Amino acid sequence: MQMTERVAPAVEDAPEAPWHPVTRSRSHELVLDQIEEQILAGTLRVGDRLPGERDLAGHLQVSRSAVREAIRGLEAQGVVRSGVGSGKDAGTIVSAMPSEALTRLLRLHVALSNFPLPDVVDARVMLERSSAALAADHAGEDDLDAMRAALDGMDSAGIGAERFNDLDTAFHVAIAEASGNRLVADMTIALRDSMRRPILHALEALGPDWEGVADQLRKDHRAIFAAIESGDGALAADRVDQHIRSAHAVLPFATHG
Amino acid sequence: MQMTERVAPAVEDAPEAPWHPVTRSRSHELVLDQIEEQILAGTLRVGDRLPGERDLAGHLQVSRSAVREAIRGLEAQGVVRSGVGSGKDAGTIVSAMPSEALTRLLRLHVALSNFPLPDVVDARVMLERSSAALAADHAGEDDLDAMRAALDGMDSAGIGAERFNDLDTAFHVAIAEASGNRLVADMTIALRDSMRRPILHALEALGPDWEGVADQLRKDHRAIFAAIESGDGALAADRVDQHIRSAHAVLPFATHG
DNA sequence: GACCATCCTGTGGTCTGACCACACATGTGG
DNA sequence: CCACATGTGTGGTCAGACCACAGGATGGTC
Repeated sequence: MQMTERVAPAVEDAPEAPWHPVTRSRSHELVLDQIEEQILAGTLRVGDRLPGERDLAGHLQVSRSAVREAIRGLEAQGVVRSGVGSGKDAGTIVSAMPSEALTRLLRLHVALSNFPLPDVVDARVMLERSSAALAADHAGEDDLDAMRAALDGMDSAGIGAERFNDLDTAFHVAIAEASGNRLVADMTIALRDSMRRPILHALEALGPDWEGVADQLRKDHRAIFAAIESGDGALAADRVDQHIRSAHAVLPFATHG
Repeated sequence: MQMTERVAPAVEDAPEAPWHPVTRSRSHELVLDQIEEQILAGTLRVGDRLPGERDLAGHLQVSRSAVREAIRGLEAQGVVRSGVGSGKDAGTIVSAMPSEALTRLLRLHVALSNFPLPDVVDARVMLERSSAALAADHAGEDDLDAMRAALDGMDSAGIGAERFNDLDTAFHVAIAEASGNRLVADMTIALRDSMRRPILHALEALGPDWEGVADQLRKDHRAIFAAIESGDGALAADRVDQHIRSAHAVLPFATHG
């Protein structure tokens, strides 16, 4: 069967954003819609296995390619995972990898400058303030250890900018993980990770001066850690706020153009 | 050419999250990686056109299917848009639709309960507090009109739960849009939208009592709007906070299982 | 010269049918 | 009872074909 139809959409105009699509006809999108609908309706849950690609294609009356392309879309959103072979990990299974998907998505859009840098900074401040405040209340010994490891690593003599930046990221991630709020943590991580590369480039652009900046960052981190360790959420939030804003003020970000 | 190799990953253990992938071998993922790399490196910018699928397949020495599946992945992340024909909109073009992609992603993961509901509520409160506070400062007449339209719509006699819920969403979206921060707005919208369906079901589950709840929501909304209109950011934030928390306390959410 | 119908070309969208690598289940020989 | 071959079903990959579409190039007509 060979088809390429056009469907007439029945759109109910919301007060915002009138118009909407018109192109909702590509068969792989229709397949995607059906699967998503089952997820939204609760028919498909985490751990459930989708029918085989060939079966699905047969039931939906589309080619296997269309089904596969739809699955790729879901995969990119961290909603399913596919495995070959048979048994346990085989087949296409609904699963939960929101963190990775969110990170990939934000990283790309930040790189494309779809979000102005000041907006990103403000968002980071907002998120990491919350993360730090929550972490001050919820952080367990494991969480604190992870932070200490990152801090100690950053103190290593002769550490390079790249390694330093990775550990810096790890420190912020550790705080987010300690917040106890999965969603806030994932958004925090995704945003910080999306800044990883830009920050590295900025550090490298500093040349020999980067050590001075690094020293300030080390001091900031230690101060933040102290506030979290002592359970002072408000103080931790303020220090994270100040840390992020001052860092972005000092770092020379390329305008990418 | 028929290939299915396994590559040995050279992973640098970060302090957090050891291990990592192992499966990075599927050809469409390799294609995806290459395109993403070009985006992250700044080689591909918004508006740029990718080579034709056939060309790309040739240069990368993979089948056209592999290329297409990679593109589907990018499409799901709102990073590219494909159009047939020739000229202007034809071809696969790097573009920016972060809002839609973010919304789809969060909606799915919220539906899958990958994020605990209390976490979602806290995140919403955090985001919408910021949005409301910013909106109080930045809202223009257009923004205020959009809010008024939603509010007036919700006052319509005999309005159904579904229409009410849509307008409720529109009100919150209008506030987010007025914040002036694209990223915060998109995250706010995505989260509120992901709650749209659950909230609707909760409203319907209330039966005839839903009118009483709706009345309270109307009062909340008017109070929030007044604070924003008068430019009192702190007050707006507090009222949004209270509004969201009380609403979630009253609404009977299905535990979905 | 202005105009319009026609063909050509290149794009993504779809379909078909085939083979590969893999992991498990089952059977079979020792 | 174990060790090995075989069968079966999964996703992964590929090649080649055709479709619908939109614009450009062509060539005719008035």
